[in-house]
Amino acid sequence: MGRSPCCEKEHNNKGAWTKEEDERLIKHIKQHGEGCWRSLPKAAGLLRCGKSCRLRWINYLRPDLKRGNFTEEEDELIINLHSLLGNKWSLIAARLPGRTDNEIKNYWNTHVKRKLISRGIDPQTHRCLNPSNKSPRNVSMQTDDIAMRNDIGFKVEEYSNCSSVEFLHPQINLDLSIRPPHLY
DNA sequence: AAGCACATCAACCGCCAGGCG
DNA sequence: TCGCCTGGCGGTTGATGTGCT
Repeated sequence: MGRSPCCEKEHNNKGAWTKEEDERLIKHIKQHGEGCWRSLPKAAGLLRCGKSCRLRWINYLRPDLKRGNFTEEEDELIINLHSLLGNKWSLIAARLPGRTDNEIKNYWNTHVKRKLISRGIDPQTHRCLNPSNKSPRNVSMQTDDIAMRNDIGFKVEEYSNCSSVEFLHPQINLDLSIRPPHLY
């Protein structure tokens, strides 16, 4: 016997959410709060599985979401965080209030990857794509980091020996404890 | 205007970890 | 301690939009 399905698939809607479904979900969560996603669809009168409701709420309906284009600052922050955390989209999203992991993941795959490749940087390793450049260190933030190091009077030799991400990215708060986005 | 290719992003799928009985 | 259930995560898909020929 395999796992039991997360929901009764045969009675569930799939695909894009309708305005009415959105309204039902919002209304229910406003009244009862988040949680118990499995029983939520039935309680809210939705023919969706709990997972789908959760995803819709988190990625689209939450009132604290910041819709619209990513700023240049967010862009660079995502690149820096990705160089430190890899594809840990939820952790990256936790550092970007109003942004969701799904949104960041999509943005990474459609915009940032291409941007890094055009800069000659491997988006996965954050190292130079050109093998003739044998610099072993993380290079996604080379230009910014050099400027940053100049600002703080840091010697290149010291930098190349440094393995502390906190030192490499002092602007990034690496406290990964969980708290609501508005508290960051 | 039509057809095609490419880009975007919402939503789904499957796996995993943690809580709980 | 074990097994089930649920929530959460990352990868992937597919529908839709947009630009180009």
